[in-house]
Amino acid sequence: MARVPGDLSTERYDQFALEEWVKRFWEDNDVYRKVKEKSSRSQRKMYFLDGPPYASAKSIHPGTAWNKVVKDVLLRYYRMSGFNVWDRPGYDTHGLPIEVKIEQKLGVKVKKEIQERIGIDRFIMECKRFVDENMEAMTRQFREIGVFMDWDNPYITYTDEYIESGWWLVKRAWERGLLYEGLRVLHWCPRCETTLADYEVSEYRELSDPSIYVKFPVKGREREYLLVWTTTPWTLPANAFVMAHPEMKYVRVRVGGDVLILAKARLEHVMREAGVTDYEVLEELEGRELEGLEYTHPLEDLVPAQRELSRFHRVVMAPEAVTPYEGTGLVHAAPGHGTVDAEVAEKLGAPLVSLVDDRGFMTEGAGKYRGMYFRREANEAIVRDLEERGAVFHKGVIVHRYPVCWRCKTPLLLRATRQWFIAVTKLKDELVREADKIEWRPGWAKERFMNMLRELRDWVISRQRFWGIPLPVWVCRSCGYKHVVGSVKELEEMGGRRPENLHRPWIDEVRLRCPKCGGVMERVPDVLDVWFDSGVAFYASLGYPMNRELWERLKPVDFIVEGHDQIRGWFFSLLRSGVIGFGEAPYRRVLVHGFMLDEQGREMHKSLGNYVEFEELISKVPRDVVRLWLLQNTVWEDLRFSWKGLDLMKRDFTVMWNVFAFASLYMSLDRFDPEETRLEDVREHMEVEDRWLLSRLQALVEGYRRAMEDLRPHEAARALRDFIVEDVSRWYVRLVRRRVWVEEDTPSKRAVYATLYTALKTWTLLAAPFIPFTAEYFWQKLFRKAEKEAPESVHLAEMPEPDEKWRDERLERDMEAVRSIVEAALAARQKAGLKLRRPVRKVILALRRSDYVEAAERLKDLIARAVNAKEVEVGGPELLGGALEYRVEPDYSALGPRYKRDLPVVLELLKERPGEIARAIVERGVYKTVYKGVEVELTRDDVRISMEPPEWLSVEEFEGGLVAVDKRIGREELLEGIAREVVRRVQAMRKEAGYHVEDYVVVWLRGDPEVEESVKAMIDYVAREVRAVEVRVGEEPPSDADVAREWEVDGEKLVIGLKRAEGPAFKR
RNA sequence: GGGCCCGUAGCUCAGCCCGGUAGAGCGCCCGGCUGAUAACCGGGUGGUCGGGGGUUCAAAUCCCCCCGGGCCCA
Repeated sequence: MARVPGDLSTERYDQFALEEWVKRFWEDNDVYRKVKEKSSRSQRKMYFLDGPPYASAKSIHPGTAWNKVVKDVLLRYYRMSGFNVWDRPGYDTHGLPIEVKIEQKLGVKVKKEIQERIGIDRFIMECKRFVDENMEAMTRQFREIGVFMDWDNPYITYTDEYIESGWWLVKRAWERGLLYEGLRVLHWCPRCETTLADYEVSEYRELSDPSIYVKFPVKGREREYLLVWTTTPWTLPANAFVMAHPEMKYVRVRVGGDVLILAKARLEHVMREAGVTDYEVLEELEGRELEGLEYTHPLEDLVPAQRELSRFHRVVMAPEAVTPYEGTGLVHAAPGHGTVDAEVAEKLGAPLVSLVDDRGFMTEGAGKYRGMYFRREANEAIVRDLEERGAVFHKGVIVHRYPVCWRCKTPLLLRATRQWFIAVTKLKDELVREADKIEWRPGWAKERFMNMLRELRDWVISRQRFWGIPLPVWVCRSCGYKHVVGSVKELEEMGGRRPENLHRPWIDEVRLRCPKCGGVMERVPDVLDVWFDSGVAFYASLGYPMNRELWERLKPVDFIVEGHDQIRGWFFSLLRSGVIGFGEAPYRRVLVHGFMLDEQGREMHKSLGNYVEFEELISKVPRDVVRLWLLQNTVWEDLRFSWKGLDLMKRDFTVMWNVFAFASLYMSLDRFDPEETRLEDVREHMEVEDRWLLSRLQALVEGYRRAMEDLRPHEAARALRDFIVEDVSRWYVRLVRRRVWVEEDTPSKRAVYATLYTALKTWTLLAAPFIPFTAEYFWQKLFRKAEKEAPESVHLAEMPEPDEKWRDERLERDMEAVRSIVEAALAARQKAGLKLRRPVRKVILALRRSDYVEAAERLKDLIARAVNAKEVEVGGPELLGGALEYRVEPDYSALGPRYKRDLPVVLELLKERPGEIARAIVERGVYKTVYKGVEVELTRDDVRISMEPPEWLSVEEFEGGLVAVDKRIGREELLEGIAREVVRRVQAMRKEAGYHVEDYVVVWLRGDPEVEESVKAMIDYVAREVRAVEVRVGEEPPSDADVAREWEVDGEKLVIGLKRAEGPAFKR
């Protein structure tokens, strides 16, 4: 019993239904598990590490879908290529954004409420539940779009095992002497009561602040002042010194009875702002001359902290802090409240004094201002006091962009706080060396990464929050000894008990015994930065170090794939953790993908209202269409979302479906059994187009594999699309149509089937990673039906290898030439109004390129078929030379300037010998002669050449030369053409009557004598084409005909009637 | 302010690494096909390759400067 492919043409194409069917098929047959099992039997490991998406919402961003789809296509490719693929997905679950969502839900306004009203335990459980719900929803969506990853077993950063793995790295850092505690000036949110990482400082508001010019009295000089400008009066109590630029010009200016010092570049502006017109420049001096100039702080006596700071009160050189574009060129430095200030202070040995507490209120050290909120009462009181003391030169208001907390919109402040650091700056050389070993796609990502490493700073790992990995540092209450715990086991060895959960607050209860003094140790309350979490994923997701075997076996990570925002994010944090923990880069290859932008090219964001919900997307566009659309985009470039683009992609799917439906229809009708008829069996019956398609197929396989190996999936996607749409549908199928329409079982037909079957099957395998649903459908409906041993799923099959014996590059090049020749011939036909249906006597190819001539000679028959000509004549330009009459018109703008007063001679020449000149230019590009003593050289640019082909020729020019169609239709062609017109109309009526492709009919036909004569002359042809058992020429259709219609052919009336009939086929 | 990326037809984008006659799809106009058909095919239309300068016989492509957009920093 022959096994034959199923027939897709019997069903209506519905991509949505197809995908539902496949989804069910996968579920019912446990396909993912089987794929995984097969993969795990391989010895060649492929460790892929999923960058964990942040589980803070239920609906995934279309960009997140893109991210996973890119990963999926590579994973599927590697699995089909025989690798043992590690594909555990992950979720990033800790951190402030999630805490804030829970705060909102619980109505928390200030952090203290969490401890006092809600309880940390309940807060943590709420966070966990929130994350669990999000993860579930996200997983559903990833599965929905066909991502084959280990969804039953994701790594989750909040689990105890993961936390324990995280501790291990902190301990490593400590052991290597990299962990330290220190002060760092960071943005701080007084509502959330925590620091914000630099990247979190992303939102700004237009806020108004005081803009004051303050006079700092210069020591030892009567009524002489440094003029400083500030918009943050609350930082003045913490002033330590004043910064100036050594290379800027400064001036001493007399204003009233005072002398002020400020930058020359700012003088005019400041005076105008202060409304001072009467001033006198006393002296001009270089910034460096100010160095060391001492001053007195105007509020010194009110602020106790000044006692410690006053010894630094002088001008210091700090070009990085001074600009000529704002202020006075003298910058007040409060090292505890400014980033640059702190850096300069460090060099001077000045302390980072911060006078604001966690909640934004001035501290004890601020003396008089203690208890005042920084941007309100403190500002007002300080300005008032300065005014009373005559220390304000001018007071105004400024509206400027001021950073606010991206969660609660509270204005931020800069503040020195105690934090835990990892001294990665000490590892810089190692980091650079290791980064250099990584393979980057595209190459510029490496450059960007290296640039970033140059600006490396120590890593602040601590956060003063709750939902995170607890910092595993315990401090002895008695002796102050600090110890870092690297595991739960160590916790127990030091006298602690494993808490029910490693999060706060349970971990906070764990007390240890001090190894130094035997005293009680308590944990510092901080948690870790969330970048820490994902950064350790490369080993923590494998359970290292509790389970060492897995990491030892899989390391290093073979590839990772994320967006270009992660160059500074995850790619960096992974490398950092790898170097801290293991002294090497934890991953080998990186593929960077772009950003999903909206239709206008702006960032797509919920708050901008230009956001496309994943659910909406998937409900409107089939999954594979979305996937292929995402994947054809140059992977590292940004992608503009586009409904229209998706719609176009849908059209390609229709073409693809039609190709498969076409193939399956005839294969199943003719009971083609691919196991019985193999390619080798029909080799000698193949036509050039068969050999050509097979060669193209090898090229496809080769190019596809190269692209995939090199992490350029978009090139593979485009190649797949081009092959099926351009090569198979638009060319091959067109050429072989007539070969499959024949009734009998011919070897030629079988050659087509074997060729098409191989091409489509191979294509399906290659396409499987990209459009897993559709490929699976074809696999089940066509290939698995036809082949006994076919794997149960296309995703369990092997990637095809190119087979050189079917490669024929010359043929591919020939066909390339032939396609453009045919195109030109069709254009020539069209110009002459000769429908393709009507055969023509002759097509003449006058080709100027020898490779085209050779190609056309070799593929002459194919050209004849494609352009429907009885004869094709091939030759060089001379072939048409004699037949064409040229007209030549001068281009005065080109000739004029060149020949000037000789122009009339040239014009005369053109009139005299137009044909000769034109032919020379067309054929050789140039015409040279000496005419009446003038040396003339003419090219195409000098003249406009038009061709006057004779009446009976239609000529078309293309890059390869000229193609001419002989318009003279002989009796034979005329009859054949009319017969084909009749056939076409009968076909339309068959369709109208709803007949099946295989049904037979009786045809009645009555009309113009010439039409009737045509049909009679071509009776075998007509009958075969329309599957007639009988053709009654000259008879009106009977009243019981299934359909009857009147047509017009070449302006003459024609009546046709049809009635379904039993076979057999027409015999004369 | 800095680093990197992008800027090509009305629209979406290939081509740029490795210089050699500007391409595709969509749109629009015209035509064809009708046994893959609520499809499909062909032709036409349309471009200062963001702008300027340089290297070169030759630049969309290599180099420099500028402009606009994106990402990441400051």
